[in-house]
Amino acid sequence: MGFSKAQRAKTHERIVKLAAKRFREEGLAGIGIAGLMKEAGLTVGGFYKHFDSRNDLVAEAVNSAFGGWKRRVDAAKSGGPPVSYEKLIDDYLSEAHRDNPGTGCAFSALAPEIARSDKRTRALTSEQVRNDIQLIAALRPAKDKRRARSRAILTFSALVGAMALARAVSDEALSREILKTVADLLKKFRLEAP
Amino acid sequence: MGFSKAQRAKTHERIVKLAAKRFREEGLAGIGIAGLMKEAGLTVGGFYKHFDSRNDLVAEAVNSAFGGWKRRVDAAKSGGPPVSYEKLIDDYLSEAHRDNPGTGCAFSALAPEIARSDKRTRALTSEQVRNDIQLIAALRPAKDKRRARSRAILTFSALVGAMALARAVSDEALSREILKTVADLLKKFRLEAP
DNA sequence: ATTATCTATAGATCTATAGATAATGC
DNA sequence: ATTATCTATAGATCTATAGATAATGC
Repeated sequence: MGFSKAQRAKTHERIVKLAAKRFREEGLAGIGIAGLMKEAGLTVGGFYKHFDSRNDLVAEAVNSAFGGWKRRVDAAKSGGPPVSYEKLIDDYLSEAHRDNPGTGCAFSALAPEIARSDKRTRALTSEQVRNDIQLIAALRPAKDKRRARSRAILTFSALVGAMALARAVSDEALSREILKTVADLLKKFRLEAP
Repeated sequence: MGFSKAQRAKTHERIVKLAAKRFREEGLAGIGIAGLMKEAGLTVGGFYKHFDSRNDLVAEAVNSAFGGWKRRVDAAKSGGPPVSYEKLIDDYLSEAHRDNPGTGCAFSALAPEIARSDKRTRALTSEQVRNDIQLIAALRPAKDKRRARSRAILTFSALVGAMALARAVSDEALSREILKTVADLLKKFRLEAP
């Protein structure tokens, strides 16, 4: 068995990270506590020493699932591979992202389910939406800050919507068309005027 | 009790219409067969005379939930109130739409859950996405057909993403900012060049 | 004769809790 | 002494089916 304080924290993190992945893959109701604990190499009984309720895990997992971009931007600042607006668009609207929701953006995978979740989950989501808008705005300079922000909101909405639609259709050609069209236009509008 | 062929069809329609509303409100897993049948004034046992499985109902209900716009465009053609691109944008991104998912767009309410649904549901969804792209393209003429189509895909993506985000955040000011910003920019870009 | 509906229920979930066990940390 | 984990289970779902009932439609 074995558990120190450090061990406990690691186990907690392991459950949250796994849930963040499985929820994005199967939806917030797509996997139960017993299933998650089993995949984490644990049993159902220990769950409630880590979380007060299932909703508590949902809040932590959804929050953990955000911020993939933030990590990359931070990495770029400290010497990692640089991040450009164009690269962000291409990565987000890639077929690899479409086909791997478990490691992708939590908004395109879960937004409507988050909308039906409890207050805490939605409050954490608000914070993450604010962060991501600022992050895109910073990557996409415009005449002034207000303009940069409004363009970032449109870009973010188009990214999330395009990915959600590309995943929902079964027609592979249509799915690809959506991804490519939105990526091309977003990059074009960035280079031209608006 | 009482049932004629017409009665049977009406009952079937009633279950589908109700499911289309409740699924958009609570998610595809948010309400069970017993609950739906009870709300429809029926009991659980009769369900399988109308549908082979729950997934069958999901497919029919999701399909029924699409095409609110199509009905309005068709109505406009036969003398109803006219539909413009600007009006479509404002109606879609209204707070009324945000607060009433049960009667609104099925994509912004269900896209990620549809992505996890069976082939039939996703095939019907592909068809509806194609329809809605053409519908927007027709409302938003451009230099040529190709251009109109690509702009329509971007517009559609932005609409769906903005609504999904506006519903997911708990911060009312942020939610309104998303709706208003995307509506303003989409209308602006329609009047200007791109 | 057929079938849409009803009541009842089987069997499989799922969340949450109870109580035992084994390790940490004072 | 405390607590993270385990096994076991209560109680509440949920999908699907069985069999009875009552109406349609030949």
